[in-house]
Amino acid sequence: MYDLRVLRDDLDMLRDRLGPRGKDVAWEDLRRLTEDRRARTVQVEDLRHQLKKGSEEVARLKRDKQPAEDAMAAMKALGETIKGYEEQLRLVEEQLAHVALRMPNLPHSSVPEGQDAADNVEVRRWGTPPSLSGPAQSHWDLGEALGILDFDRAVRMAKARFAVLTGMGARLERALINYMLDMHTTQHGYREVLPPLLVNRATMTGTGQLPKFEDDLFQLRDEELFLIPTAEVPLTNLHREELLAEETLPVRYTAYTPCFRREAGSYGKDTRGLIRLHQFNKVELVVFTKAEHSYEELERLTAHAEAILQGLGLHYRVITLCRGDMGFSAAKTYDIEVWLPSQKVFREISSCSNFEAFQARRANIRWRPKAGKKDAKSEFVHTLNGSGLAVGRTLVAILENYQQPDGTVSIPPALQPYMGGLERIRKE
RNA sequence: GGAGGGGUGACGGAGUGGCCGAACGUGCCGGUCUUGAAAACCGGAGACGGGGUAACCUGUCCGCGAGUUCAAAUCUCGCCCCCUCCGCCA
Repeated sequence: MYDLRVLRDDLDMLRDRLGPRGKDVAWEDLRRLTEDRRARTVQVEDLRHQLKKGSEEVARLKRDKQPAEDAMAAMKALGETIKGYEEQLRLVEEQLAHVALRMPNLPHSSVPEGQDAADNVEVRRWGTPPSLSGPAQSHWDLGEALGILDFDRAVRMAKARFAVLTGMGARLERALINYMLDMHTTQHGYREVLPPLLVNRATMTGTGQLPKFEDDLFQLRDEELFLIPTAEVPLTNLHREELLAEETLPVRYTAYTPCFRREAGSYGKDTRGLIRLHQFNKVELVVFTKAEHSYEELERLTAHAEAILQGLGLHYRVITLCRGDMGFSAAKTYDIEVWLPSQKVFREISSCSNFEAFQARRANIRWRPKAGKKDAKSEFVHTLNGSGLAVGRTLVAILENYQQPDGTVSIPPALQPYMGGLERIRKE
């Protein structure tokens, strides 16, 4: 969501800088609607002013025991006129909101140009691929052979794109969650949150999932509640409609939650294994900060996510998403991709973004300058979030990168305390 | 789910349909006093938007949305939320 003034005064700049991201925007409608809104607003406000003055005059006449019938009749007529004008203004504002809420965020100037994933730019790599003696097995083959992954039964009780973890598979998932949360809370300064998994429409609109992406969400039948597609939604909306004190910033939250996604439009992609499920676990990081610090916070947040992979000894790289590949709400995004030896590719395991004020404006999250500053006006915060990390994909990475020639999987040392000291997963 | 009570500014809490953007208190800011601070006293300040180079003018906001009225924080209706009691329940 943009400042209406930007939409009105800098529309050409916006159109130019959005580039391919703005191809679906109805630019000429927008131009007409913002102008129309301004003209009608001025008109309605002037009429309302007349009505207020007229009503005060009625009050004065009545106090002075003077006849007020004429004034009252005039105000009644004026009131009817205003209703008509207001209705037209309301229609214009509705149309404007319809367009404005569907406009993607403006990419930061450091974001590379480009159309799709092929134009993303690698920033750095960490570690090296594991040296496996033979060809790497896929995580689904390994997991099913070890008896810790079960896709067939998940399909029977739910449908495709669900999975069951059992035994040491379930234990490994839980160990990863705890490992991640412990590191973020004790080493990186985040406050742990356990939020609702169902949220309302206003909350989904605040972070940008609605109105444009309703098809991607699971929704309840009997009530207007949605299953969260990421903990970003409840964490960012923790402070919706709030005014944060300057001295509390930056505010950092972390949460483990299941995430639910329809995955509409991804038919045929990643149909096997744990990579793309309707339900998956994720540990999320969210930061609220002042505008002037948001880009250093993005670097910090990304480093926090990387620290998990480093602790687990997993080879990865960081890329900057190009304009065309970024999400709707983001101004800049780093993806962290972990090495998967069975496919010999890097796969996304975390996505860290600065949303600048895009979400804050939708959700009305501001900060108040420390008391005492002259002419201090509240400002929108900048919001950031990143996966720290996608738990299921981390489990995939461990199975594949730590697989042994005999089909067992060794446990990274940092994780062993969380696995009851277990050093290796064997067939159960 | 049923009955009753309630939602007001950063917070607490008043408010007879017109003089209410809203008493009072806390907190905040400036000042006096003090070596400094506290206390006390004096003074100041709501949020968001529109127009204007500016001074300034102006609109909206008392949970949300409709309605009644010349005029709504105040009256009516619907919805949401909170509290208490009852029922149900992990």
